[in-house]
Order: sequence, then structure tokens, then C-alpha cells
Amino acid sequence: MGRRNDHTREELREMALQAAEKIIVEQGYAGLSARKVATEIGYTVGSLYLVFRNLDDLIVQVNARTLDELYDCLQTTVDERQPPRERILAMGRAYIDFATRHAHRWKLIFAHRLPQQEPTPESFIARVARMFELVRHHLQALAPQRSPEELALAAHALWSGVHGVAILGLDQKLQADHGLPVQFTVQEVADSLIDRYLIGLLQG
Amino acid sequence: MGRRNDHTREELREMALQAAEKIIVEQGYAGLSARKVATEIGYTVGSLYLVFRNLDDLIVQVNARTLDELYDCLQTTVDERQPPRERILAMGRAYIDFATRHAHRWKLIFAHRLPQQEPTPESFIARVARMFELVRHHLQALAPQRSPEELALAAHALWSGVHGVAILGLDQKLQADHGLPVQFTVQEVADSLIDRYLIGLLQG
DNA sequence: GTTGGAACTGAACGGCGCTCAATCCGTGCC
DNA sequence: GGCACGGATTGAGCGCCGTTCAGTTCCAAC
Repeated sequence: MGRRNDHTREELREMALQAAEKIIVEQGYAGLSARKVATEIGYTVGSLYLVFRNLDDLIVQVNARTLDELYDCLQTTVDERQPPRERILAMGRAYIDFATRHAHRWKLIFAHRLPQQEPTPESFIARVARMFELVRHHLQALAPQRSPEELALAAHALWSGVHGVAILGLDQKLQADHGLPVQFTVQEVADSLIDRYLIGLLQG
Repeated sequence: MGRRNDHTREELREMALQAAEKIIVEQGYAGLSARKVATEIGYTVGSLYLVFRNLDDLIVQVNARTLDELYDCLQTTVDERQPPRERILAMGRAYIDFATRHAHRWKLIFAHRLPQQEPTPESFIARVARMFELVRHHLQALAPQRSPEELALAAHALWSGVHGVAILGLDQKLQADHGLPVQFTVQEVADSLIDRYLIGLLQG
């Protein structure tokens, strides 16, 4: 089993993913190309296709890693000793903060479109579900009287909402002139959404 | 002023935008190319660049039209004779419905990324602001005791949230398994978000 | 020393966005 | 009618893209 290089398939995959992440961070989605990734890791373009089905496959795997990092970030943020409401607000802030700090990689998760009606990959669905589940867990601590269905629905609604705030906020869509002297920060908007939704969940 | 064709610049622009919309509807963002648009309207690729700065410019203009259509859709939906809460829920449903019916065009609005740090175009910011303003107007009818700042913030938060629900919902991210027998529809999730946020706005 | 075959290469293909010298042809003038 | 002007339009060409695959290299086993 001759191998010219010391790199196993797995090492090659890891190197390529790291190179891709570096390019995305520095140049954004538009700056990413198979040739650049290959050059960055000292291989030629053909070798990438021994490890990835195609460039979409590589991007899907980059996104999976970003989602993992985001999940870790949210999980680490939560302090179980705090009251549930504080925990959920902290997670919201951590989400916004992550999206802001890693704007290029985070945008890629949602800017990337698979061709035509290609289904959303399982790796993606599972990771989003896991994040919803984390939110649901802390919502349960806040409103234990609610049924599992209600809590799952609430987690979906609230976290999709936070996600929407992050998207529009990062594209500066929130800096629109609304005839008022103040401009809202993304954090403020997210806080407003979470705070009021939780009140509604407790009282409604 | 010799002109070979009967089409003015404005007519050319209109034809190109319609052709682009057709291609996007049929083939999605990935299927769009300058050559296809040019062929579709019976011109060659060079002519497009007499009317548009580049392809990004064309897409930005397509998106502006989609946003106008969306705004009209929301405005038409609202019946002033209904109670404010009903109006806002109706707008949320109209938003989700629009995004579902015109999925390809609607996704393009948010999938399209301008190169690097190119600022979000004014046409975009203004149209999003107008939508927020529409929401704010009806929130005011619901909670007239709130200050203009509070209402503007609430409109941003709530509508960004609805937007997030639409995004994740259209990508089937909401069909994730959460160990429950039920699956939520996008409409249900949006309703949950709006309903509870409005309760929080009234009581908080 | 030989050889089988995995690892790797890189030219080639069709398509992309975009440019611009060349061409076309309606118009106004004589 | 003939001519020349100049805006309208063309399309080949550039450098890039994703992807393929015949060919080359060279390790491991015998």
C-alpha cells in the first residue's frame, strides 16, 4: 500500500478543512476555490476529489464544524447555577457574539445553497436540532408546567427568532433609519425578543 | 441617434430583470448567469453591461423588486378593521406564505453576498426599513402606551424573528427530530413567536 | 529486481464574469 | 441618392472556476 506522502486520508481531510476555513475567514465565501485550498495544503486540485465528493461537500463539512463550535460556545456559556431566564439571555448573547466574531464562517452556513432541490444534509439538520434541544432544556427549567410539545415549539420559535436577528443584524439591516435618534444594537434587539417571548411563555 | 433595436435602455433593463427572475424561479440562484439572461432576451452578453454595472448589480435590482412585492403583499393583507393582534399575525402568515411561494427569489435576497465588505445597498436597507415601519405602525395600534423607541425596537425584534423562522423553516431545519410525535409547521412556529412576543409587549 | 497498485498529478473541458476593438446601421446632411 | 457620423451592439478573448481522468510516480510485497 504505497503512499508517497505521510498524510493519511483523514489528515488530508483535516488539512483541507482548516485551509478552507482560513480562506473563508480571510476572503469570505467568494474567495474560496478548490485550487486555493489545494495550493494552501501543498497538493494539487485533483487530490481534493479523493477526499471530498466535490466543493459543496467540503463546504458542508466546514459548516458542520462551525455549527459544532457554535454549539460548544453556547453550552460553555450556560451556568446552571443562574436562573433560567438569565441562562437563555446569555445564550442569546453568546449566539450573537459568535456570529459577529466569526461573521464569514457563520454567514457561510446560511449563504451556501446546495444545487436545486438537493436535501439539506443530515449533518446539518442534526446539529440544528441539537441546538434547539439545548434551548428547550433551559426553557423547561423556566416553565416546567409547559408540555414537552409546547417547550419544543417555544425553543424552535425563540431560537429561529434569535437567528433572524443575527442575520439581519450582521448585514446591517438593523441600522436602517427609522426617524429616531437612537440605533439599536444587535444585542439589544435579541434581548428584546428573548425577554418578551419569555414573559409571554410564562404568562400566556 | 441610431439604434438598431426598438428597445430603450429602460426597456432593456426591464426585460433583463424579468428574464433573470424567470431563470431564478426555474433554476435557482446557481442557475443564473449573464449569458443565460442575455440569450433569454435576445441580446448578447456584452449588452447587459450597458445596463448593469455587473451581475451583482442585476441581482441587487432583482432583490429590490422582490422586496417591493413582499411589501405590497404584507400591506394588502392587513385589514385595518381587524384588531391589531390579528393584523400582526396575518402579516406574519403572509410573510411566511410569500417566502414559501416564491422560495427561490426570496432565498436569493439573503443568499446573495456582495464581495468582501461591500456595503449593503441603500435600496435594500430602505426597503427593509419600510417593512419594519409597517410592523411598527400596527404594533403602535396594539400598544399605544409604548414609546416610539420601544415600538421601533419591538418591530425590529419581532420581524427579524419572523424572518428567522422563515429562513430555517424553508430549509427544512425545523423538521429536525426532537423526539416528539409531532412536527411543527412554519406557520405554527411563527404564530408562537408572534403571539408570545405580543403578550410580553403588552404585559412586560 | 520486479511488479502490482495506491497516491498523486495536471492538462483538458466546458462554463463562468467581464472587457473592448470591431462592426453595424439609423439618422441627418448635401 | 450617396455619404459620413456616431451610438448601439457584437462576440472573441482573458483569466478564472469546478471537475475529470489518463498518465506518472514510487512504496510494499514478493
